[in-house]
Amino acid sequence: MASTSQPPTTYEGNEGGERGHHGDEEEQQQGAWAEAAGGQPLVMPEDGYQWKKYGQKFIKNIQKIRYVDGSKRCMSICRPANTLWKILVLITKGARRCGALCRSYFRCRDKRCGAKKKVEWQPGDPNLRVVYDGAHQHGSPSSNGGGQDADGAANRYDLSTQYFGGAGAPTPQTQ
DNA sequence: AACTTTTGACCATAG
DNA sequence: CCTATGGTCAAAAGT
Repeated sequence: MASTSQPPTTYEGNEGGERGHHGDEEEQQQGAWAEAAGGQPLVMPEDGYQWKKYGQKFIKNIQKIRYVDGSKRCMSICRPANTLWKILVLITKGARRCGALCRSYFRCRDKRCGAKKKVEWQPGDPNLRVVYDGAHQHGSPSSNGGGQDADGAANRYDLSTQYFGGAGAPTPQTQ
């Protein structure tokens, strides 16, 4: 496990950038999610550091998808690695929408830095749950006037795009 | 051409 | 022992 003596920090930040500990966790607000999806796309809360996405996973609500030995498996759907599942309702890319819970894995751009970040968001939560693992070793982020980074193309992770896939398909969930 | 991002597949661990 | 989930790496595509 993490050799660092630093426990994982869980932050709940809004797309706006305001960081505050509210304490809401099991709150399912479809209205809020719909708003964020139809109005404001979910974006990664800038922490001032640069992160590189190295993985993504969809969890929960995956029971709707089944696997067929021989079919294509995507990590976005499930993880039938060694297990041969049966795909009855495999929507390839569309399956992504099946996942009610999405988890993205980010790693610090600096290899020297062992800082990792995990972003998890739910369909009923407009805010993202960011879990920080480890700590940075390069001092200050872009907030400093020394090594500021003009990251224009970087940090453009469209969480909403991943969840919706851009297919524009409606959310088949009445819950 | 380079870098970044995205998706797929594999591995490891836990229950 | 088998199954499921979590996590990571690699390759490909896009900009």
